[in-house]
Amino acid sequence: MSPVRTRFAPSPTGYLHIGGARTALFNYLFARHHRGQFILRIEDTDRERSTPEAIHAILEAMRWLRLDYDEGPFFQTARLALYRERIDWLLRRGKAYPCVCTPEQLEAKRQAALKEKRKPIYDGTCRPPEGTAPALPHGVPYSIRFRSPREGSTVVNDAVKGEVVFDNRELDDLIIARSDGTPTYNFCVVVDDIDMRVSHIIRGDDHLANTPRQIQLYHALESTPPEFAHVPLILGIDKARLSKRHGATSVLAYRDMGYFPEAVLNYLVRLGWSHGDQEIFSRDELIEKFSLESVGKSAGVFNPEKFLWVNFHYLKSRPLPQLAEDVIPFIESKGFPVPRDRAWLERALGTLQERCKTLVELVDAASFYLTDEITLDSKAAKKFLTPKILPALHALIDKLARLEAFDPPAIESAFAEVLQAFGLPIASLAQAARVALTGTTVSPGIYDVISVLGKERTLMRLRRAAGGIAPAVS
RNA sequence: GGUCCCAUCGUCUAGCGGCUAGGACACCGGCCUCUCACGUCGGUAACACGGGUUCGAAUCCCGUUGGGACCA
Repeated sequence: MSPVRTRFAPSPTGYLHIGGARTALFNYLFARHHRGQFILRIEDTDRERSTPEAIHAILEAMRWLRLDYDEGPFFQTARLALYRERIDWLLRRGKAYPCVCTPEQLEAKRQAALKEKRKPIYDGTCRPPEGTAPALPHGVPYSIRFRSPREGSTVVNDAVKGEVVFDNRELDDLIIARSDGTPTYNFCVVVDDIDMRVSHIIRGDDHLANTPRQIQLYHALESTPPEFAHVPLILGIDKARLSKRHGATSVLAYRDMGYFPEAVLNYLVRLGWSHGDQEIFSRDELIEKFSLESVGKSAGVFNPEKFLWVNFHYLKSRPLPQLAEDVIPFIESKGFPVPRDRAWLERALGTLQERCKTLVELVDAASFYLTDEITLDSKAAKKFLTPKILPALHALIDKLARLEAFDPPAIESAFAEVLQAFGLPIASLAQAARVALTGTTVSPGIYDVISVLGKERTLMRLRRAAGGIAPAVS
């Protein structure tokens, strides 16, 4: 059996989006599962729309997702000589021919055909008789067309969609080189896939309609077509193809929003593929379990909530040392000083780990640990930092100041003693302390907060808050 | 418009002739609780429609409808 070789072949006309990433992932997983090779090829023949920035963004996204390729990146613009050579080869054998029809003429014919309710396909004006190879025209612009079969049908045997039959009469003679000599998309793809010995083409099903033509080109180039697998597209919430107006679609945007690459892969793989009831897969599990048979046929809607949940799963199960490492760039980008004490940072993150779904959320939630410049939420302060609680707050400050061990159990007993002395419910004092220490009414457990903050910072904040309360007038 | 693809809870999906149609996200309740979460227990919710085939169809076939892709 020939080795499995897959490829991901994006056009560098924009960033790597969610849909492209999933296609890349499927190709990657399939190759790894079969211990084959995964190739990256940049399809940059559209020079108008291709940009170096896009190339860079795609490579960076691939690296971030750790979709490592064994060969490439190859660039089609560096391979133009090969396409030219293959075109000449077809020309010499009468399998392709020059066409001098002008765009205006073709457009007029198409309009006429439409008017008469005929199919607007190329009428074969320049198509030479079978087996003849006409000389190239001089002095007039011409494109090159592929001489496609006029009868019979072309069957795509698709690993996902099954057997799809196309009537050859529906397929007109494809232009393989424009009048300026540049080869066209469908042609370059076939030449490259032959040259790179790609065994399995896994791509979006928007390419399914191109496939019969590509198969005909394989035959014309005396090559055996590879296996095809057309995976369904990813849709937005309105069932339209996923695009910018559905929110972020760039893979790197999710990185910047504090998502984990593992979460991106895990979410995307489940959009169109499944393995029983399992939701969470490690990379190794995916490689082991991935198969084209389990890829679904129908398009799937991108669901940001579930994606967030998957990310949360990875965040909460991340070992603390790694989580600290992950979060540091986000601390920096928010302008907070990076704590020198790594163990302390890990403790702080540990109190927040199950309360945040992204690294960005995590930094936001950790801000009261990272800086002493906290501002008290005025509504919260008004509600909980009341004259009524002031005596208990002072008592708490005294108790905490005298504490030897500043661990949660010790702090809890300090609270208990104060509460008992004043006959107060725990909620009142806990909330008062929470607002004083964090600025808000929402935070990790108050004993943990105090313990992590440490005696000095705790007392400072409590005293500052207590000082801001007007004593009750009696 | 033509060609092609698709169709199970709101969403992702399991199901591959016999299931009280399962799981996950989201949503709604209970428990836990110093707040918010986590966790946990429970709940609402689907086989698009119509014909066949079959003892029996979510499952096979054909239509209809609805979505999508491609070609322009």
